[in-house]
Amino acid sequence: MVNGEEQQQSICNALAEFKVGVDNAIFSVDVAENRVLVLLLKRQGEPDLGQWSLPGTLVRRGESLEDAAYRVLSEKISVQNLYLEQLYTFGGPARDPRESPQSFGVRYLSVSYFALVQHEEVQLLAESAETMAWFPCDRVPKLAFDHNEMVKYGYQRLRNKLEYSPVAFEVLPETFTLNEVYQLYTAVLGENFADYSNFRSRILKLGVLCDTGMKLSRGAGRPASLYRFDSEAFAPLKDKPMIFI
Amino acid sequence: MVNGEEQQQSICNALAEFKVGVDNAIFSVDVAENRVLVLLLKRQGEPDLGQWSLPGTLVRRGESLEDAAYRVLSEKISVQNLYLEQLYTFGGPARDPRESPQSFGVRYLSVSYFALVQHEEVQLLAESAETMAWFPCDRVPKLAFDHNEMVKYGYQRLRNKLEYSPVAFEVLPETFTLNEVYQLYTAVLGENFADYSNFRSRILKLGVLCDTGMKLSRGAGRPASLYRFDSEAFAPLKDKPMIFI
DNA sequence: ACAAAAGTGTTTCCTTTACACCCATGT
DNA sequence: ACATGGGTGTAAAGGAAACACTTTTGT
Repeated sequence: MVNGEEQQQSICNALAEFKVGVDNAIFSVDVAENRVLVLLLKRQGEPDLGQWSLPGTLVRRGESLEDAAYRVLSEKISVQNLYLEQLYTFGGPARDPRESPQSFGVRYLSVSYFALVQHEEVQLLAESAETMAWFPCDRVPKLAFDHNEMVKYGYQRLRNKLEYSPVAFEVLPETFTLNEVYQLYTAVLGENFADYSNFRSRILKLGVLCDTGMKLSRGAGRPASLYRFDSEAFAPLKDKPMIFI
Repeated sequence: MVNGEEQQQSICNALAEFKVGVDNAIFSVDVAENRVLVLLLKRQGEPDLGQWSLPGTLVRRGESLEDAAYRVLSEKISVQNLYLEQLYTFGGPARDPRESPQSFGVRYLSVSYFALVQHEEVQLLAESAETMAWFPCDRVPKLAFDHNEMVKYGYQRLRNKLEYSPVAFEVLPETFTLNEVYQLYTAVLGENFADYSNFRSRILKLGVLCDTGMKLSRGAGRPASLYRFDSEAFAPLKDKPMIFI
């Protein structure tokens, strides 16, 4: 096997050597402020020292890409519920300044991951607000490497996911009110996709939410029914085309 | 910079070294036979010699991932119009048998690409039917590595793309009849998504097709109008949510 | 004249949209 | 009692599904 590789090397010695990293575009929705946030980190080392960037790491031996993504995540934040999926892979030459011509063709490839967490639940670990902070998606500064592209890509994915998948419920608490769901949707998709009344009927008609019977009172006003996502009811609908709102 | 790297290595010597490959899931639609095909290649070397697989290659120095994808494509087939986009990245440890424990942790990561070509137009280059062939998507044999997963993923992408993007027109000739479009859609999505009459009205109402005024006669029957995809009319609709059928 | 392929129209049904209204609770 | 947030209902508009029908060609 090692022989086979040496042979291949000699036939075609132009193969690139890669270091592989993962970068996480971690989003959360601040329903109170009605905005979508992305977690940024100030770079502590070269290259691009001092610039804001996505939390990332290089992949270790024996570690899968997803494992690496989870590792960075757990190093930076503490959170109960989260949704994670692969986003896009950036691997062009010269995307990382470390790829100098002198470095014998070592390339830096990055597999970006999309993550969604519940804003209220997240705890930022260790670092100060100076070095790690939530930025509104429409006010993201110039980032290191090609991370701006990753954020843009991820934000788009978030909007799509919300429309045709039940991601929202991955990041909502076990039980929630329909208003909480509605606020999450409006924060992400804007206020012009449906009014509350119609949102209600549509999402209930899907048949994937069930009323727990419990009520939640918030000061004045009628108490809201608490619902639960019924993953059993959703299972047969998985893989089928369906629209959440 | 070389110093920086050595330093990093010593601090964390568990980083994985990667070879990066691209694998292409190349699809075409045989409208005559009403089926979707994927291009497979019999492996000529170890590992998995003799097994069917997707056409792929390792990425060379100075070559972008997309460049590599185009290179494999042009090595295997000759085609005028094609659509290509990144699909998914597979990078788990032990996904390639070459990743033996003795190989000092060298990992094989693969970025898969999705391609769509016009079946009638494609010319298979060089190799015989024994070593390269179109397989119906529902009759794909056991493939090398994790290529079955790639095909599955790509086939799903094809169906989604057809529904909410104008990919179809990337792979149709400059001018085409509405029936040709319809047949492409039915072959991919099945016959139960709309009848021809309704398909017609819907796709014309989008306003992205324009009648060239030319007619195409095919033996008996009324000649069909030849249409052209109007990319200018589509431009403002890009990025907006829209449904092609 | 008739078959074959292309294109048009119509009727029915269902979903979406906009909006008005009723219900339960705290102060 | 009334303000506040939660929940229900309905009428009008729009779009999808099914299917009948007309038009234009070749033989």
